[in-house]
Amino acid sequence: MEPNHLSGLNQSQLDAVLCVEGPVMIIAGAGSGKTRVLVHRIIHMMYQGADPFNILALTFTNKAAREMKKRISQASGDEARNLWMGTFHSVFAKLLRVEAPRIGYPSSFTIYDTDDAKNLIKEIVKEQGLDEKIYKPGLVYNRISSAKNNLFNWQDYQDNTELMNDDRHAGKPMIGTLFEIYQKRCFTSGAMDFDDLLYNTFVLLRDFPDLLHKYQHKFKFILVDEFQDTNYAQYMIVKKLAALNENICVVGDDAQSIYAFRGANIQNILSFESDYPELKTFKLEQNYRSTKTIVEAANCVIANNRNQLKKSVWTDNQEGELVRLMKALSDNEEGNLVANTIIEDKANMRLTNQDFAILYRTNAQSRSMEEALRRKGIPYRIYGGISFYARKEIKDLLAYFRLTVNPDDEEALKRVINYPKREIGKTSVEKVIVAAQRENTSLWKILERINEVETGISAATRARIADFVVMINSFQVMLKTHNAFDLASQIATSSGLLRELYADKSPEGVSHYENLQELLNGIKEFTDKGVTALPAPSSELEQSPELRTLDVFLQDIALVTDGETDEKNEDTVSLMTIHAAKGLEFPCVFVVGMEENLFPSQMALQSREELEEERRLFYVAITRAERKLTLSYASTRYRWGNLISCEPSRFIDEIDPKYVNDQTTAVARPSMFNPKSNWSGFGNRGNNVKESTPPAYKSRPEGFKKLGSTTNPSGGAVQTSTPFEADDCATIQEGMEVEHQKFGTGKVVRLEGVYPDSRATVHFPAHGNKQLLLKFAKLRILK
DNA sequence: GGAGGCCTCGGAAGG
DNA sequence: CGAGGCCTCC
Repeated sequence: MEPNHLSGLNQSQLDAVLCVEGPVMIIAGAGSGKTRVLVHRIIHMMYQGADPFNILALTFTNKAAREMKKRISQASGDEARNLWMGTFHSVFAKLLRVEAPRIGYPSSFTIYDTDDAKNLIKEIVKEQGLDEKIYKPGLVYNRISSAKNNLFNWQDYQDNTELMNDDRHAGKPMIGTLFEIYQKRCFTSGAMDFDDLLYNTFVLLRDFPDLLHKYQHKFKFILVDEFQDTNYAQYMIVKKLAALNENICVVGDDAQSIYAFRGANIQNILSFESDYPELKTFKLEQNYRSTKTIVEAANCVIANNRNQLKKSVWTDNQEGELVRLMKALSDNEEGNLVANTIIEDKANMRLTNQDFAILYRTNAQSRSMEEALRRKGIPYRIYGGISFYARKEIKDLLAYFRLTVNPDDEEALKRVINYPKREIGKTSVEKVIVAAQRENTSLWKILERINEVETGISAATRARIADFVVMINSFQVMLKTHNAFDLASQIATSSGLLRELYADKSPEGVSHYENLQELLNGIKEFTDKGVTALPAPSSELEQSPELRTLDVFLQDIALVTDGETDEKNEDTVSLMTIHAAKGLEFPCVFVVGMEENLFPSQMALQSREELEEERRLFYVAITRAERKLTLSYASTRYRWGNLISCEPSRFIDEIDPKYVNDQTTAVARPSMFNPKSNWSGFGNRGNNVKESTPPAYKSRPEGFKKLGSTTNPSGGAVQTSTPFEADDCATIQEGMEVEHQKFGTGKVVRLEGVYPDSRATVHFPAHGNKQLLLKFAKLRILK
C-alpha cells in the first residue's frame, strides 16, 4: 500500500518524487503538474525522515512560495513551518541578517529597492558632474545589476578590459567609477540592493569556510523552482551549498524561459548537466491542462526554436475546439471584437467572466480592451499595477521605520528629513552630503554632530536638524521596549505624517490617508498574531517571537512586492501581460495584438536569441488556455499618437492551419449577439467612420508639432528686441509704478512681509491685480 | 516652495 | 497620445 501522498501521480511524476537523493533535474512541460511534483517530493522527503529544518526550497516569487507552503502544510501539517522555503532573496536576506557583520555590514542593514538604488545613482551622477542624459539612472543601474548577477564587484568590473571597452565605445566610460562610488555609498549607509543580497551571500560562502560548512550541513536537501529563470549568481550559490551532499533538485522548463532580458541564464541548465555527471533527469511531458488542439498548436510554435531541450508534450484530454483567429480593422475595434466574443462564448460555453483572460504583450494595449469591456458592461480586473508597498505615502512612513532601525540609511533619511516640512531644505541636505563625503561617514553621523562639524549650515537650521535627531533617537529608544504597532503609531503621529495626510481632503489625499491606516492595521495584525506577510522560515535564525518589534516587521516586508495577498472572489475577466500570466491558467484565453513589431516586439528582431525569447513568450501565452484559445490582430493601431498599419504576426503562421479556425477572411463581422453595439460609434477614434480614411492621409504631417513649438518661443524672443532689465526689488514701496515684462506697467497697491519674502500686490490695467513674490518677480521701477 | 508649461521618450518585471 | 521630469515663473 503506497502512502497517501504518492497516490494520483503518473509514472514520471512518481519517479521524480521518489528520487530524493543525488542531483536531479526535472524538465516540466507546461501544465504537467510541476508544482504538484515539488510539493509531493518535499512531503515524501519528510515522510522518509528528512528533517524539514534541513530542506531548502527556493522560488522566484513570494506567491509561488506561499502557494507551495500552503499545499505542503495542508498535507503534512505543522512541520511544514520549519521548512526553509521562500524566494532566493528572502532566504538569503535571512542568512545575511546573521552573517553580514563578517563583511562589515550591520545585521540591521537596509534593503534598497530599485527606486532607492536609482535615486542614489542619479545623485552620484549629478555630484560627479556627469551628463544625466548619457548616464541615465536606469541604464547605469542595469549595468551594475548585471555585473553583480555575474559575480563581478566594482574592482572586477574596472579590471575587465572588455566591459570597460564596451562602456568606452558606448560613450559611457564612467560606469565603472559610478559602480565603485555607488557600492561604497551603499556600504556607508548600511544598505544592500537586491543584487547585493545574492552577491554578498556568495562572497560569504566563498571566503569563510566555516560558514560554508555550516550552511552545507544545514541545507542537506535543496530544491530550486523555475530553474530556467536563475541567473549566474543564484546558480553559483546553490552549487556551493549543494557541494557537500549533492542532494539538489532543480525544476524548470526551458521553453518557458522568458526572463533572459533581466539576467536569467538558460545556460545554467546545460551547465547543470556537465557539473553533475551523476545527474538523473526526469521529463514531465503529459499535459493535464489543455485540449489536444491547444497542446499541438503550442508544440508547432516552439518547434521553430533552435535552442531547446528535447521533449514532447502531449495530452490525454479531448480534441477540443480549434484555435480561433480574428482580425479587426483597428485597435479599438479589436477591443469590441474581443468583448463581443466573450459575451457570445459565455452564453455558448456556459462560462462566467472569471473563466476569461485577455493577454497582451505590452501594458499600453490594455486601454482599448478596457474601454470595450466597460462599454459592454463586462467587469474586469487588471493585474500587475503599482503594488501597495510602492505607494508614496507607504514608502514615506516606511522610511521613518527604516531610519529608526538603521539611521545610516541615506535614502530613507533624504526622503523624510524635510517631509513633512520642517524647514530643512535641499541646500542644507546637500551641505550635509558634502560633509559626510569629506569625513567619509554617513549623513546621519554628521547630523548627530551637526553643531561640531563644519557644514556652513545656519544656526537656525542646525537647531531644526537637532530636533529631528532627537525625534529619531526617541523612536530608537522605543524600538527595544515597545511592540511594532505601538512604535509605528507613535512614529506616524509624532513625525507629523498622519496629520499631514489627514489635512488633505482631496479624493487622492483621503485615499493616501486610508492607505497609511491600512499599513498600520497590517502592523497591528503582525504584532497581535505574529502574522507575517512572508512565509517566514522559522528556525534558529529567526528572532525570538516574544516581542514583535518594528525591525522584525520591516525585515518581513522588505522583500514583499506583490501587494494584496488575498485573491478576491470576484467574477471578473482578467487582463494582464503575458509575463504576468506565467504560471496561471484559464478556460478561455485571448491573446491580442498578434502583429509584427508588437509581438514579436520590434526590439527583439535584432538577434535570433531575442526572437526565440519572444517565441517562448508566445508559447507561454498559448499554454495558459485550457479549453479555448483565441488570437486576434488589428490591421491598424494607434501608436504614440500616430495611426500605423500592421501586419499579422509571423507567429500565427507557425501554427499548423489544421488547428486554426481562421475567421479573418469573413470580414470583421458585427456581433451576432448585439449587432448594433459594434457599430454604435462610441469609439472616439478608430471606429468605422474614421477607418474609411486612408491611414497615410490621416497621420499628422511629419514635423508639424516641432515646427509649431519652435516658431513660437523664438518668434517671441525676436520681438523683444532689448533684454528686460529688472531693478532691485528690495527697494520697492507701496504706491510705486513698476513695469513688468509680461503685464506692462502697473501700480504697487500693497506690500506684505519682509524682503526677500515680501509679496506685492500690483495692479496692472490690462491684467488686473497680480500677487508677485519680490525675490522672483522681475520689475523695473518707473516712479 | 509649488503649480503649471514644455520637452522627452516610449519593453516585459521578480525580489 | 500621455506620463513623468525639469524649468520657469509667480
